Amino acid sequence: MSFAPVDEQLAYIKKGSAEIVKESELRAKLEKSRASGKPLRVKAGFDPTAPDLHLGHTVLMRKLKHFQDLGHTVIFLIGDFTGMIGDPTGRSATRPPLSPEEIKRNAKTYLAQVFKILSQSKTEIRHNSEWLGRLNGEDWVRLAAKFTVSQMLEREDFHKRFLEEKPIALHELLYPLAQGYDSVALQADVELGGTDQKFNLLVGRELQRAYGQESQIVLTMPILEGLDGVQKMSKSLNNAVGINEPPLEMYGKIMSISDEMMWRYYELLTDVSMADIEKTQRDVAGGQVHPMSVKKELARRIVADFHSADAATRAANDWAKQFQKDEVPENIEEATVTFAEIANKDGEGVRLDKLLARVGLAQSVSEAGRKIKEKAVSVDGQVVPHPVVSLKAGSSVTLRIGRKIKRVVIRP
RNA sequence: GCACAGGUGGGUGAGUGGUUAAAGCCGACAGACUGUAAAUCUGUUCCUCCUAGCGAGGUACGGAGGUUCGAAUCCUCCCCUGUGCACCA
Repeated sequence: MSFAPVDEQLAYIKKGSAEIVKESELRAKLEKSRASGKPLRVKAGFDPTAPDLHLGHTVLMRKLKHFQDLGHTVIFLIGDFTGMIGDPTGRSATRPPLSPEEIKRNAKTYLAQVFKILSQSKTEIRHNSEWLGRLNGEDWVRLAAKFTVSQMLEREDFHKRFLEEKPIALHELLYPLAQGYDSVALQADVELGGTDQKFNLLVGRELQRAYGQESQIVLTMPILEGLDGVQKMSKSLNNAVGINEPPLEMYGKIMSISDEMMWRYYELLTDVSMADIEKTQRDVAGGQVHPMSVKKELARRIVADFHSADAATRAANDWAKQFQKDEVPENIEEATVTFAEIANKDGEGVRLDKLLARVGLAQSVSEAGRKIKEKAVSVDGQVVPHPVVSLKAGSSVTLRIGRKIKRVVIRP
């Protein structure tokens, strides 16, 4: 295996990264690897705590891909053991541990999604239950002995909770240790993670040293903000774009980000060079280019990455139809209900509020009723301000409530 | 184990016997304006039923009982969290 010159590699690796601890050590490792022809072992762990990956995760995976491109060994670590602990990072509350079944299921769906970015043949997939699950009580005690309480409390969220007299479960302290031990077990040269992972990644360095290994390089990537542009992208914050989402949805969500945010998305989610991004930025500022067209290009690129160029084009057309021209797109979701379940009491017509709740356009009948009163609901393009509406069995209508739209067939 | 402080709706946080389905803020959703942007303004924000109304009913303030015409508010027991005490008699 021959490697590119170290300076070239370094530049590629550094692009988009938030921090490297320490760069000088990374350079040394790269030089050694190039001289010996031995690829670096680059590790990144993912906790299968949610079934779906979103764009935020892909920031990290793209960086992993870069290492692959450079010829290094990428270890995709599934934290099936640590997932049971639940990383407290970024939360000021204890998270309930996941069951092994949930973890297994999530891990499976993860892998199905990962290779939309990473090259499967070049990726080593490992589970940390392989080694963590085998540690016995004594091993854990020895591991725990290598770290002190005050070291632990340096971590910001622990520190904060401690000061606020909020609960910190003991097993949460085990999380950084366990993750650090992963690096020992894998003899990692480099570990990648979000900036929110910095503490955990540094624990890896400490532990490797404690176990007589060379410390890994820690490379952090910025945390991608979610659609709100403020908080980190996270499914539970409801501001995420899942990489398995249908093209139109994905496209639409990306179009809804603020102009300011789109540059960040360009930077972290596309391969467009910084120079090009900056040039476009200038063009928009100067008024030569409309920001919307830049955003459309961003949305198109991202959809194309996870679906296909064709799908991206279709999504773009549908999106323009639905939202710009206020028409009904071609491919919209369909749902079926039976007349009986939504019929009005007197048998004349149907209850629109029940219908909306039934097809999932509203969370509950009550909510649907409120939305109707707010004049937010339209049937076949007509705003309907009253819950009783004359629809016949066998008909089909297009229901819309805000950005949600669905075609519904009413079966007899 | 003992003492003290806490546990309120998606979050935060008011509320100490009665128009309190529970203030305010945040978030979320919808409407206006737009480029489905952002910002701003407005409305909504437990569930169910209907005759759709400032309608009716049901749930709700850690849990279970109790006092009361009436309890998130008072009492009892329990659960949970945090803090302090613990040895030096």
